[in-house]
Amino acid sequence: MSRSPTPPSAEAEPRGKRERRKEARPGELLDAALDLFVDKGFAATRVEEVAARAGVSKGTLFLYFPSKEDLFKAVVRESITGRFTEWADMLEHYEGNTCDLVRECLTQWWERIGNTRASGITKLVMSEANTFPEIADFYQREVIEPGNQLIGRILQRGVARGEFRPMDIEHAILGLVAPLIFMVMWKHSLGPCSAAMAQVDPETFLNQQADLLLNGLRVRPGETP
Amino acid sequence: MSRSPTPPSAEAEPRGKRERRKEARPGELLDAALDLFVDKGFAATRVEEVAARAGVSKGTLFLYFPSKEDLFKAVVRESITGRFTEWADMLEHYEGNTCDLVRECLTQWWERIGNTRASGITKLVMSEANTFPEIADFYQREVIEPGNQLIGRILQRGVARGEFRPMDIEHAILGLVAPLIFMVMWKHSLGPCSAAMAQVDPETFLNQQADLLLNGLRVRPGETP
Amino acid sequence: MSRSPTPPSAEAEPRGKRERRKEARPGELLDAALDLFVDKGFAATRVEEVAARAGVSKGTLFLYFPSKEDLFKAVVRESITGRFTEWADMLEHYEGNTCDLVRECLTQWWERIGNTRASGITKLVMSEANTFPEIADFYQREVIEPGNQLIGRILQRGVARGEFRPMDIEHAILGLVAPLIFMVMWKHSLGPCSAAMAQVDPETFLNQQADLLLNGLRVRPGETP
Amino acid sequence: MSRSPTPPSAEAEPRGKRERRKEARPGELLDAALDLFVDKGFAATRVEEVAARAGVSKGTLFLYFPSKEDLFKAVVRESITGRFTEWADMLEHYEGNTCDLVRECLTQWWERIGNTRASGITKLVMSEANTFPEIADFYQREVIEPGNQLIGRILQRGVARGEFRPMDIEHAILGLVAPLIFMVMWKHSLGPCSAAMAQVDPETFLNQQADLLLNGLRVRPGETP
DNA sequence: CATGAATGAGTGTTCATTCAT
DNA sequence: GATGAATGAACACTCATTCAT
Repeated sequence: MSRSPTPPSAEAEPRGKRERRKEARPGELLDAALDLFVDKGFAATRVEEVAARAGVSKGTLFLYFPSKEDLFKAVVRESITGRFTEWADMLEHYEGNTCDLVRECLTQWWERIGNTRASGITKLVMSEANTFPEIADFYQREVIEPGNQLIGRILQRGVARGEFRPMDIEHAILGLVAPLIFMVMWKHSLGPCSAAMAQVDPETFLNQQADLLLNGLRVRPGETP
Repeated sequence: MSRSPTPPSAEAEPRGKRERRKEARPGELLDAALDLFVDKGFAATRVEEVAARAGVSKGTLFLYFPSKEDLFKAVVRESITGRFTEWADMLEHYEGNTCDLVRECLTQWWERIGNTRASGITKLVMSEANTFPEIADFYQREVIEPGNQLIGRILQRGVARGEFRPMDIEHAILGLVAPLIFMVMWKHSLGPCSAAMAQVDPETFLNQQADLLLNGLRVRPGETP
Repeated sequence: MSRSPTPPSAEAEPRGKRERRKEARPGELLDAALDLFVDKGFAATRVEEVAARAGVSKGTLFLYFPSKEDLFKAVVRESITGRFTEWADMLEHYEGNTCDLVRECLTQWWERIGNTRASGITKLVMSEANTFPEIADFYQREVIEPGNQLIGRILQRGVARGEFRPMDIEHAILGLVAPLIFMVMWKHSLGPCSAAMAQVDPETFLNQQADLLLNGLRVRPGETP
Repeated sequence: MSRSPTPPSAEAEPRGKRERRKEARPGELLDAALDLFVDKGFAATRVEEVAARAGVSKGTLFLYFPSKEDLFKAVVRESITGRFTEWADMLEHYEGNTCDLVRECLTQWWERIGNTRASGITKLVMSEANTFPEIADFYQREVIEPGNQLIGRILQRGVARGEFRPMDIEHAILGLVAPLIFMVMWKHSLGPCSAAMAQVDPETFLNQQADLLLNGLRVRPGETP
């Protein structure tokens, strides 16, 4: 996720400013943009600051991204959308039982999104969705819907294989997603202020939530499916 | 918690505006500001619109609040009235079993906060906590901590009475709170964009979550406490 | 046309900058805008310069005119459109023969538009119509069409009264308008460069053109109408 | 006058682009620039679009023309080829009566200039003369003055041959030129916006104007010259 | 107290021009 | 020579804040 090999303010090589690096620019800009969007939100992030952090001028940013909103969309695509095909693959080829698959998904999401800078995007979108309907729609279309469909298919797999009881899929999806979203919102808002909650370990929490959830979904031993 | 006694620009009373307004102005401004901040976020809310909605001029707003930020802080502070004593009383005198108490609490919170305009404060604080650390600290101190302690005491009551298994209290509190917070954030952000999720009923969802949770907390029949 | 009583840079009274003159502002701004639009064209005129010339800040301009285009439209309305009712009245109540009416119209137009700063607007619109279709449409709608209808009605009056021969109205309108427009374009473009043409007197020229035109329109003596 | 020998981006010749282009580049750029300047005006024409239309990169344009202004000036200069010798010849050897000669001239101008892309130069110069006084001077010197002299000689031929009445030459020249210039400006500006005027046919209009004009110039039958 | 006209420091975005390759 | 990535000075428009009345 972090583009560590090319740090934004790499002053290592004292080449002239007019350095041409078409290949590297978009990535550096996305990197800088992710940091700033997460830190300050969409509205409060100034494109000039994004450019400065990527070591280029404001004009250069608009060479690669036609608008601030497009920059944001690109950040989302790079950080989140890109992972869906990978996850869809995993689902398709998974051999084991569905409980393990659900756990695997939660773990993966936490490792690749929830526990990385990308989680800030989720927080940002929920915070500013009302102000930027276009962004909300985009996120809904490119992230929420595909994500929910993926989860929906997993749950149906469980039902089809006789592992889960029949259920209302929409509610179950939200139940699965709620602890993840909550954790991310918490981490990016009040979490850091809470001394009492400092000892809460996200992964332990999410595992417990998974236990509760799967316990509710699973066909009980001795229950006729 | 919500400023319900003073509805926004309530022209209901046919008395001349002058008398009542003298003292009511700041309240009406806070009321209008709450609505707009919740709806559009801090940056996108224009002070002029707040003033207009409160029925005063832009200049008057700055008479009561030295800056937009101060207005924002006042909105949050003013909305936190500490209704906890009431709830603490309920806990103290509750006679029934703890499962029912937990259910009662969840229901009450949803009815009195989650499903009213007051939920906007929750949304607002979580959305802007990053930008206003003082607000986050303040909210943490005045709302989150007392609230969590209340919940903690309820859970411990369950354990003490042999109804709940021993548990890690902090994690359990979060588990209880997560669906509520999630639902509020969802309602105020992406929920309205989602056609697929439109059919989800918050109360059904929260009941299901309560079932799952209590199922996990409860001492199982035949289990030695 | 010129707002001479209130010169734009009236430093006469050394009142503070924050002077409030809601009544006077729009007029001063329109005045400044007319000068600059005429001088530099629409695109090359900067709103900030208009504001500066009117002695106010950029923000103040946008207090009165929501956009540069609206400012321009207001200038046109003030300079040109406003005169149509007056002219329509004159037509309605004119008693004499139509030849004289046509002459009167040409003279009036020249005195009130062609020979004033307002003529620069005509030049500007023709110069930039392609670049700003919205402006072209607006001008077409608010100036050209009503103007042409006015002329058309005059010509038809002549025909109806047996003074003019039957004619194709559209072509005749253009024939009447052509020398006016040409003169204005000339005056605002190449005219000032021409030593040889310096001696040409617009009014003489327009009178001659009127002679030619009316000679063509008029029922010849001895001709059966 | 028009750059007709070098049609824009004429890929007709199947030779490799390299050889021909070496020398053709500036011409192709001027060609593209003419089209765009005419269509959109100076300010709204982007050099990048000019370069793209000429099939070269933005940098290349600045290799041939040091600035956008220089490009503009070059466009105008390049378009003035002084076709006047041809017309002067025609005048010298014309045998028929001067009325026909005048008609011939008007027709020729319309066919060769007014109704071709070359009319764009006229439009361009008149539109931007204010912004580029040098261009105006240059055009005045190279085009207007020789042109007017030519017309003047024709009119004097008429007078000398007893066909036209004595007249003020300068005014008569303008009278001859006015409908042509008007038509060109109209065509390039508001004409396309006018539904009502769509049915006006330029050639019919110009013929009518020629009738009017010659009617005024001609010695009336029975009039003593 | 209350007003609302006036301000001016931003904002995103554009585009002529430069220059390393 | 030719390229096109990079620049940075504009520019239209916004909005929190001020202050004369």
